[in-house]
Amino acid sequence: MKSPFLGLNKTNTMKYEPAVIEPKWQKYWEENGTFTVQSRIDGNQRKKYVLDMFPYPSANGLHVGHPEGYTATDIVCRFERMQGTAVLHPMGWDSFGLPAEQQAKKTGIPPRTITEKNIANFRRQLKMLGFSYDWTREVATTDTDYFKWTQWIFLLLYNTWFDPVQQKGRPISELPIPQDLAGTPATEAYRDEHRLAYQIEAPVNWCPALGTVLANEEVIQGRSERGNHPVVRMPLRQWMLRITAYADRLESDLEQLDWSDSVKALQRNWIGRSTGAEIDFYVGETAADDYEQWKTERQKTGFPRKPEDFAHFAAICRLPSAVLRIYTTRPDTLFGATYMVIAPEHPLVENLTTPERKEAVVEYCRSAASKSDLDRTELSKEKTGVFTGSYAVNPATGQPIPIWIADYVLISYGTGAIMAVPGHDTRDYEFAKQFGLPIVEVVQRAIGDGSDSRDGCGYGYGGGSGEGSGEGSGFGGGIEVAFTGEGWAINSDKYNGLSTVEFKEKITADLSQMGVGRKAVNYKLRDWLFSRQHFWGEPFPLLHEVDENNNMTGRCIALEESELPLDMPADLKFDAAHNSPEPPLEHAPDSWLYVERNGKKYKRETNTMPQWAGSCWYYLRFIDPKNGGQLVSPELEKQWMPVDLYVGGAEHAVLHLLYARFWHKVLFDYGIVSTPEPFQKLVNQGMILGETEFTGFILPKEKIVESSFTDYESALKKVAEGDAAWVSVSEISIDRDGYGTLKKDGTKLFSVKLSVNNVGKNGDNFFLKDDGVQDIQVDSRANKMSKSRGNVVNPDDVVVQYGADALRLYEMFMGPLESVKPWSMDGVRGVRNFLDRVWKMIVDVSEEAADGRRQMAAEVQNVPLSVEQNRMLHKTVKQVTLDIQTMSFNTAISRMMEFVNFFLKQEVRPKRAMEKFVLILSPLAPHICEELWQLLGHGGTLAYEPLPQYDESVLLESQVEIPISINGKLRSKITAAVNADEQTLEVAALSDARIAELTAGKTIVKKIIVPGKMINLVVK
RNA sequence: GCCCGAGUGGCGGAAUGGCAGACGCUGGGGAUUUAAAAUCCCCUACCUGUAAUGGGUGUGCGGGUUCGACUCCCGCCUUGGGUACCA
Repeated sequence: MKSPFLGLNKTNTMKYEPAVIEPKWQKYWEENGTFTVQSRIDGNQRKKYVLDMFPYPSANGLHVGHPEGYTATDIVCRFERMQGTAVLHPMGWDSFGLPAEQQAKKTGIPPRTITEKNIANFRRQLKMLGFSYDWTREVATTDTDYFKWTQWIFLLLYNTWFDPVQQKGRPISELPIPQDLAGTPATEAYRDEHRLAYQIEAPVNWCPALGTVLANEEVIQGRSERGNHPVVRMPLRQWMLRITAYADRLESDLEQLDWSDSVKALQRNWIGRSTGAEIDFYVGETAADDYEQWKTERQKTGFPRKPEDFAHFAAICRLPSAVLRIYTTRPDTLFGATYMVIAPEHPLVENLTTPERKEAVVEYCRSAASKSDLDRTELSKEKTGVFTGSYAVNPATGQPIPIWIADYVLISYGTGAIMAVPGHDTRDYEFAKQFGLPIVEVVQRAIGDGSDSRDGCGYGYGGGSGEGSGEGSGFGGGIEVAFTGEGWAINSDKYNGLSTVEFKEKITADLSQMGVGRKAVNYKLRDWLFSRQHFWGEPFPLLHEVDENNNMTGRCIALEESELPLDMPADLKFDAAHNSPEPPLEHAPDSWLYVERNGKKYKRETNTMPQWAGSCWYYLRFIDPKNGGQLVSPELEKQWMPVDLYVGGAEHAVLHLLYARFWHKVLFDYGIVSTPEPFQKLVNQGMILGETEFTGFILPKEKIVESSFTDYESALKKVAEGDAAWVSVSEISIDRDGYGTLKKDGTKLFSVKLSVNNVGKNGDNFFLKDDGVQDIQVDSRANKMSKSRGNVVNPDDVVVQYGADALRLYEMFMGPLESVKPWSMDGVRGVRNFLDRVWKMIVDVSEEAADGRRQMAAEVQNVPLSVEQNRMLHKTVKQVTLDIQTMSFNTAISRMMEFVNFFLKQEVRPKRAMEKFVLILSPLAPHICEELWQLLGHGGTLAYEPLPQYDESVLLESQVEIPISINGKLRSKITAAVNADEQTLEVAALSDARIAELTAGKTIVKKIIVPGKMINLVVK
């Protein structure tokens, strides 16, 4: 470090004034590059990569939710540096995004200008909070130098196929081409079908209000996640990323991560892996000969592979009809499959529809297609469907079963067709009831009592025996509800008596043997819709061949790596009335839009990438932010990856984290990154809510007829009837001495005479029992911060009033990092008071000292610590160290409060204790600690001072207080030597006056003595 | 419906099998002050008792395990979040 006092403003203030010392130290850190970290780590220095989820720089500036996670990581970083760890702690901007584009449309100001202004504001605010970022590594996803590499990764994805055998991504040039395609123009089409980035013409979620297409993940119940606008389905050419290829690895690699179970569960849920079986149903005439021939052909050809192949298969088999493949997780219920259902979009709809059913089917499919997702889910109560006229053969029973079309079967999952087992599936049951289809039970929930069917299954698990065994298990009669659990097979021929688990395995094997079924795995995860109709996003490095009328004709080709970055057009006219799914880049100047190459004319791709793209890999760029030739240097990547700690909001628990993991795995397959997973440990900070608001009402006593107002609903009614009035109060308190105070906006509204006797509590509500002048009921609730509620807390205001250290400390003191908690300005005042006391503990704040010379408090002296003081110091150091390691910052702070409470009472405060305290407080409240450190006579920064160590032996006390309980109830306490053995303790306990009194005349049945801890006597 | 989490004073929370309520806020009382602010000290789970080093109750509800349960087990209730015709 450089000269200690260089560039520091001398302050003449005795008082703790954050407004003076905080900017002073921020300037010092910046000028001295205190937190700049060398990319190369020396020798075997320990490394730690601590990452915050970088923010979207919105026009609103920082929200108090941001500093919560940022403070937590900052504490960890500062703590680690003081232990000699090399710490990488960067910050940047996720700066593409819709708001800037919308503002640009409105104002005509280019989005880049808007974004830069917002970034400047965010940067100022973050620096104001004293976070120890290495600002030399700052990146923004909108920087050309940055999105060059986002485009580069896209090209990599484009030029990759997923090899299912090796379970990894490989160069598209290594894709084996089927012989019949080799050398033909179809080769390229075949490759295009296998790329990780591919385009489709498909129904997409078009949101007119936002003017964009949304990913499935961004649509919630038929409405947009952002803004809650209606979303309609319409066909459009789109780019997709084949994330489903990595579903298995994305799921199984979760195991090795140090993430909360809930986030892992969330991701598993989203991936939605299920295992079951695919079963092929013979469709057409039911003649046994045909059926046997069909099975033989199946075994010979191995066809069909995909639903689209079915018709083809029927043709090559020269069979009258086709084959219908379904997916089920319950192959054990095959004997109960009494009909089949295919989705309205299923490729076989036409083939399966008989002439006399055609009209009804066409009509049904048309109405299903016009339904939005919203309609489909909202109308889910009523099942709809139509019979095709065709039948399939249940391979287990050989019986023909009808094939229906219904929109409760989704084309996008499994094979788009199901075998319906109304006896054991709720949806099939509802459908069967509605259309009068047969219901057969094939699973028994428990072995019937008294019956003999127990043979062959000695399993003890399963539903509660005895109870419940009678109801619902009698087949033949109509059942009231489908039993969807596991149990034992009935009505299943030779499989009867098998458990669900056994049955599944057996029948899957048997079907496989017959060539009509096989084990199968399915995922809920869908491919990632990767294109957006925005201007303010990364352009795709792609070109489409066009004819002289600029219509896309030929293939799509990719740019070369050397052509990157592909910048967006400089002068784009925004069409304010733009209200179609057409991308804004369609309006780009021709000079940008059209390219000539090898004598052919090409048009650029006009879709852009979604905001997720830039945030998928930013953690890699921080390692090597200025590398012009590589995304990241392999050597540096190896040193710093993986991210050791990643902190951010739970709202990214699924999408961002899944997308980033997917990209990372592709990079891993190419050896560009060295770890299979990017983020080793993940912590989600809980949301900070607005201040708790109290709503209450006052009910004039005379109008109360009965006490029913203690119930909230009836109180509401009374208010409505005019018998009671609402008040909005910011605070109410009822003390035990007989006065309750009701305040509004900080002003006292009135006091009510109350007493403990007549104040009752019902849940969260107070009420007067009797004798009260008025009855009061108060409802308290903390809400999300929002502009419309007017409860947004601005970090700027808090820093002006209380200082950055106070804000940091308060956010950490509120409660556990991961829980949701309401803001409290009084709480901020509380930690500010603590900082004032810390200051007073060390600095001379007396009148006499106000002559301009700052000095230590007279109590701070260069003397050894007393035993008690030393113990307090070591205890505090120990607790704080452990708490920071487990990120329990709230308790760490409370320990330090105890330290200050203790030492403020000491007439002599050894300087050494003060110094150590300042060091352990410094990760949490760095500014005040730097100042105090300087005042204690040290030069430079304390950022790299070794962290104080604690000595376990100092903590040992010679005497301890031992609680004595009788029958589990605390009755007395004795003081004993810390190492007193059981016998000594027993004697001491029994001779204790109070214990002797309470045990007199009674028998001590048992004595539990835990040396050094407690004594419990069981007395009769 | 399914998956995950939570439920402790007036409030935020602490204690993961051994003294429930640390620490902080709020409220009350006192000191200081001409006064106020600021600061400092004391009290603050509930009921009961004239009193205390008193008695009783108490960690969402009902059971259980244990000498001992906020903590572990079983069954519920409430609540927050995620997800949903995913076969």
